[in-house]
Amino acid sequence: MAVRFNPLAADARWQAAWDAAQCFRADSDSAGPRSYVLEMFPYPSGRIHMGHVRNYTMGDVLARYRRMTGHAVLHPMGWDAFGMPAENAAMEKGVHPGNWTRANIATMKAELKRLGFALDWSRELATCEPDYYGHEQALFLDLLDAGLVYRKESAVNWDPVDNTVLANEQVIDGRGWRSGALVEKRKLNQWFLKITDFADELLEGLQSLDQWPDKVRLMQENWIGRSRGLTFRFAPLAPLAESIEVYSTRPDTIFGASFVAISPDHPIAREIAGRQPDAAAFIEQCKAGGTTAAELDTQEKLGFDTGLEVLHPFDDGWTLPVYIANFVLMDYGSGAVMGVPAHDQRDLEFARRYGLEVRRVVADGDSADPVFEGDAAYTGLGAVVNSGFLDGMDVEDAKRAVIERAEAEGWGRGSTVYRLRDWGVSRQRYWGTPIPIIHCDACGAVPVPRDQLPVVLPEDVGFDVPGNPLDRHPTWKHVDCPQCGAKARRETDTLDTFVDSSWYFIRFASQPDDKAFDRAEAEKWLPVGQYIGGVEHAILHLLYARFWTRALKHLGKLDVAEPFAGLFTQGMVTHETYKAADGRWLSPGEVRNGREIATGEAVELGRVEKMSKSKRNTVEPGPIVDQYGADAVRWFMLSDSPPERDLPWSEAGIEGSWRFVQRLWRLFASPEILPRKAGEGDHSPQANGGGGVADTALDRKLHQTIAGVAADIDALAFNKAVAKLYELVNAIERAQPSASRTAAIRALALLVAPMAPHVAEEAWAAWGETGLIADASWPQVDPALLVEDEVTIAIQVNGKLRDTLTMPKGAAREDVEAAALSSDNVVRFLEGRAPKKVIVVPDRLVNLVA
RNA sequence: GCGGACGUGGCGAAACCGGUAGACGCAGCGGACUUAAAAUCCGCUUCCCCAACGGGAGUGUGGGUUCGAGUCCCACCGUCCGCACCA
Repeated sequence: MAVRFNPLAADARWQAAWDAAQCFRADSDSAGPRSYVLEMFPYPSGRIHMGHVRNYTMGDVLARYRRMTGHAVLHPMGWDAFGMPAENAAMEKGVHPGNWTRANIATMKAELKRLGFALDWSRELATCEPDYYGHEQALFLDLLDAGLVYRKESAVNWDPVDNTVLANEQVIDGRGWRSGALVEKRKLNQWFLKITDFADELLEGLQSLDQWPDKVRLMQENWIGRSRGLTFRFAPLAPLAESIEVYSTRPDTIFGASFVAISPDHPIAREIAGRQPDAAAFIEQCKAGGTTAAELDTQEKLGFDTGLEVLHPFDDGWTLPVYIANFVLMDYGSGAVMGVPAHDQRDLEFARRYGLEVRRVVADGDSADPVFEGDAAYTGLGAVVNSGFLDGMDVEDAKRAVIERAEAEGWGRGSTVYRLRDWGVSRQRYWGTPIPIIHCDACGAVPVPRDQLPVVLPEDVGFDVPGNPLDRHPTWKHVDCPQCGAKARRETDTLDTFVDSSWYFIRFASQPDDKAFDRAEAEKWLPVGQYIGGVEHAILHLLYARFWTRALKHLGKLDVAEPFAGLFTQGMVTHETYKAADGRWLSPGEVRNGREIATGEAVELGRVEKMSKSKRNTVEPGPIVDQYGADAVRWFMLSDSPPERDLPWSEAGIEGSWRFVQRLWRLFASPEILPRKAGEGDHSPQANGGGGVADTALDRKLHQTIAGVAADIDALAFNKAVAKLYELVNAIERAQPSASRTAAIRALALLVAPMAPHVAEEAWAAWGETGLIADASWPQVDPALLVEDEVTIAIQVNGKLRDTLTMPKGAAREDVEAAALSSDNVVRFLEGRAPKKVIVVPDRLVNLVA
């Protein structure tokens, strides 16, 4: 038996064995409990990176463990294969996006296989293939039929570098999330999904997601941004022709209003601009203002006095000036606000600048003076004052009273407003799902008939010119109208790739040829029991997928409210950064012993940061797997750092994991446990070694580890499971040969099997077991062995530790107290006094208060 | 500005319901084996005082509750994340 474990040979052998046995195929007809374990599927960028390895290792441990505890497990893998990098590659290297993508998939699949993940490859899918996106087109038409899709001309975020429209979510600080280019506003006809119809459901649904991180739930809550208030009209005063509608969450402060402000994009503002050049100039000035956080922070509140006036709803004799103001957003509420300077900081700054009245209408403690002093608005609660019929009410009552009056008198209504916008899904790109619509001059936008799906992307396209190749393809878009037969044009926009990832987890659960999924089959697996991925998807992907699932439920296609019952967001893999004296970033391979290998110059050690190409601190998984084997890499990914926190990659760390795998193997291959060769006597491992001697302490350690590791894996606390396994290995190594020790080694293989499956299989086979350890059962816990018979009791004097005693578990209070009092050190610290008070915590501690 | 998370050895961390702080790993130091190295094994490793026994301090800072606080409460400091003129 080799003393060393050779991962090169073993990894390949067992990966082939798992393939041959097809043991990770999900069985939807299994009678036992079902478990759907899913990691966020990767974008096929070319190579897998350490972040993928960490992500998929976590899911794999859970999937393998669940299988060992008798679950039918669905653990699939696929490719989020549409998207811009493929088109960028096409432009830079002249390769077709499809070829580029499929080649990357092949490379990455091979890399994933080398890590030995227990995946059901029979369900592999790629979103760029017609057998996936064709069904997506059908689902899009289903949503269209249900009235959840609409088209409108709207100002969109245009990325001038990528030549495409971006969703609001893809604009960060006014720049495109990928290109970093300053985003422009453009008017285009766009397809939208009515996610706002589900705003309430998506918000309420968060309540049920108790296995999601609070952080993510909160982020989604804030993103949906529900607020309640009053939408109402200020009646116009000539020469203003129409009333101005505003929304306020503070109708209780209506008697403190001193102006009305409208957005520069408001129709009334535009109308005024048409007549007044100085108004037009002001609006232009507003648009020039920056949109970054820093700029907004320092930007002053500017207004343009239109000279127009409106009437206060509660007083015909009270007029308010109308300003165009740079801080009013057109796409929230109604694009106009009432300004209540005393109780809103922004309004206060505006009022002070333009010398408007600042009238207190909510008492701040005792101060009810109608003249509001100072530069800090009062936004707290209190009694309403200086407000006619509202006087004396508290803020909440006053809100209700105003809404009631407004509704009774017909000038306003209580309303709910959301920050969430409808989801614009049109993209002016080639490498995406074609939107299955045909535009006809006579019939308008006509859905592609179902029997003509999928609308397949043409292969013969060029990327030598910027813009959308579908739009300039010579034949593809020219079709006849399905309704009237006249010449018509295909929609040349493709769907946002977030649509592709909004339902892939359903397709994994069921993939018939003739439809997107079979309801009964999908419902056997859904919702996903444990979803694992990066926090960067906390809002966009997870919200869209939740919406899509709710929409399908609404259509009666799938009776699942929430797609992901459990969510786990894992931390990043980080690495030290290195900088040469001249400021170049150096890769880890270029540095040895703090010096640059090429020049011998000292290297500046930078911060530990997320692995990234720009900082050159990435470590490729491939060569690491070559060198150390899959098990060592997997073990490292699970060790030390809690999975939700960042994991610092280090050479020393992977070396340590390698040493541990070898330690395991030395135990697995120790002579006492291996079956003897024919002719050497009894083959049963139990007969070897130890001669039947029991080692109760080791038995206890083993069973505590079995229970502890199980609990840790269930809680995804892999670092704790790893620590417990180290403890067990240390205990086994220290123990004398015995039947207990042999049993512990055999159980150890099962315990590490989810994490280091290759060395576990190798042991299993060496022991002459039939079948695969991947199909074996998790060891049974003997509850009797979980409790200790002896405990160490801490002895404190005045709360300070002075001694420890070993006592039988469950010892009587008096015995423990007496033993404590007779401790030399205790006697010394009591200095002859009798303790005033004795606290005994059974089996834990005695505290003597002197 | 609003919302949230987190601060524990040289490093990654653990500590269940308030009960022996630092398990486990990494790095480091000392030793064994070896001609030597690698590999492996044994021991030490929070800081300070002490030859040792032992003692003192210690979980970002300052208070508080308690027999007892890393854990609970109040205030502050710092780091990170999300949102950001949201009416």
